[in-house]
Amino acid sequence: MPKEPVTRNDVAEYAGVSTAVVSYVVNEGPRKVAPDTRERVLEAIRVLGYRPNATARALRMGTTRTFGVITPDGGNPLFAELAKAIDKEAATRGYVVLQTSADGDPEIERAKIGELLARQVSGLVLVAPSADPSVEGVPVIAINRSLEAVSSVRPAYREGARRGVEHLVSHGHRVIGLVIGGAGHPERELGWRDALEAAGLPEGPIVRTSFSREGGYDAARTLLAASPTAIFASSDLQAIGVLRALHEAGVRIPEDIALASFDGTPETEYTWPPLTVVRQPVEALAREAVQRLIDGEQSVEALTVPTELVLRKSCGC
Amino acid sequence: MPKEPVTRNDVAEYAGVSTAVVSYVVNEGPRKVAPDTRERVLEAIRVLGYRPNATARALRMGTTRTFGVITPDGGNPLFAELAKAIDKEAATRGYVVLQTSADGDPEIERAKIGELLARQVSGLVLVAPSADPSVEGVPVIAINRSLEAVSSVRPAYREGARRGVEHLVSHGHRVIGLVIGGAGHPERELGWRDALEAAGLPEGPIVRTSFSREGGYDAARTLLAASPTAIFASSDLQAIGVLRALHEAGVRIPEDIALASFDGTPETEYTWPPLTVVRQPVEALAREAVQRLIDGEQSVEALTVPTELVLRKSCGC
DNA sequence: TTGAAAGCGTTACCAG
DNA sequence: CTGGTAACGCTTTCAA
Repeated sequence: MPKEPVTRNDVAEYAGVSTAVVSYVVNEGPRKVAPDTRERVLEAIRVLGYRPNATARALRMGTTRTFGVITPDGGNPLFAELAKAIDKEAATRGYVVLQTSADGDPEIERAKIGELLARQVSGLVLVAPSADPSVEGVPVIAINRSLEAVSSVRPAYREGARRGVEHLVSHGHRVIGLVIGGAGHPERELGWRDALEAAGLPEGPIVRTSFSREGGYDAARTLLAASPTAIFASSDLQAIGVLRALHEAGVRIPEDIALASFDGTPETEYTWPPLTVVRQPVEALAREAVQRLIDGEQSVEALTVPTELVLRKSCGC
Repeated sequence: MPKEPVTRNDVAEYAGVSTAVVSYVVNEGPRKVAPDTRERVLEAIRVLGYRPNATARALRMGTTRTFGVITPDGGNPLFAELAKAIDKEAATRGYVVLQTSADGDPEIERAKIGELLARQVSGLVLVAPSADPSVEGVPVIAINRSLEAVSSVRPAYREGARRGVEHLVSHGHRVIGLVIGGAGHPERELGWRDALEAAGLPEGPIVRTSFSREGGYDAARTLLAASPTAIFASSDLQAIGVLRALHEAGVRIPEDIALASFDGTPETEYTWPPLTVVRQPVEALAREAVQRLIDGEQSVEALTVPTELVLRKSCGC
């Protein structure tokens, strides 16, 4: 049976004090309360099972100590990891995170932003947003995508990719293919070019596809025609697709073709062979994002966080 | 520059009407508004960039058309998939989902439940909760875990596991090991026993471990000593750990040891070899859960949804 | 068809 | 140290 909600009035009445005093006790301020009065109030709260109504509080205060997080796809392990890290980071600073996913649809993304704003969130984290949001009055930060109008935090895509490819080069590879997402993500591609150029190698074969396992799978089958001896994938998901395509083709990894990818989500440690990856600094990204939100730091300059090269079997190490 | 929030009053003033009329326009009810007045109001809303304040609305209405979803771990692909499905299902019915993760900690779980309740959610979905929650006045439903006090929806664990193991038996396996989570999840184990008994086989080796890749990895190394010819894992994560351990040991799959697992998350299609799985009916679970929440269906009886056997390479098919 | 006003649960100011 | 009370933005009844 749905119990009637217990309000502050009930508590005040039960404890024989005014609602103001209850408020002081609940919030431990802004006025001091006599110890015994305080005890009576706490007792009343316990007995009645009182829970403060956060919406009323939000209405009164105009703020909620809540952040909204929107990812393009909750099923993507990288985004899931990011969301989790943001949640944890925010929690340590007394904020609650409301997470939702836009399913890769800009329209849904806009709608969800609206929902979150209507709920008076104190800040918004957009993970790899598809477009510049129009938001006023609330701090916003983008992760993994630089935008025109909002502050952003991102991994060192270009340099990270370069280091990954350089490592492949150091294993003696001379034909290094690239599997990369569609338009709008030039950095990892540039890093790949940087490494090849620096080594005096000709440009390798390149396939543009979606950031998905299927995309990687299809891309690898195309790439095989160009007989690369190594492949760099711009995301883990794609690398996992590549892995399957290579296995199916009877290609040995890393003996026949070496493989490395960008992201470094946990599952790459358990593929066969385990993947050498350029690890996204998930925790640091989350920390910086939350930090900026709380500080109201709204410089539009993008903050770049360094990546980490994790060597495992797939590169030949 | 944080713009001052635009309120209903501003809109009313700008349009030269009362706040009531603005309300009628925004909510398309409960009173009709003359077409031209309506136009003026809409115009004002556009010009001023007015956004209704959902917290005020919630305070007034006592409801939010919002569901809270708590998973034990957003990084677990199964839970991520479930959360996504719930989000989608709720969206089609005009609800918004606020998702958060408890990190496997009962304490955090309780706290998050409190946060969500304080925000006046209209319902709560607990994915694989660790304990019976104490919630009054708001409908709650558990997914994938039956509890004492709340309604729940779950896959046909026992029957699904039985069918998975039966399939392994049909490939001629006679020593079928089981990798399963710790205490409190007896069903899949029972299904495994059912299948072995029905086939007149002796009990196979069993290892209890955590529901994680690491757990599966360790378990497989233990299991190897018992020389099974097939292994059934109670979750995908564990199966993926098993896969790695077997590969490292130079065991061929499925020739030397066949493998199947429970869950059927998307990544199992891209492991090597692709995993034969008992697929959890994620969409159906989500649909039923949301359905029950909306209907206020609070029968404590657990609803069981059938699973689907998906045959891929790892079993020998 | 529209306006005025009460009240949702909370906070914090002003008196006492 | 505590009580009374106005106000937050919204919905909806009652009157006009």
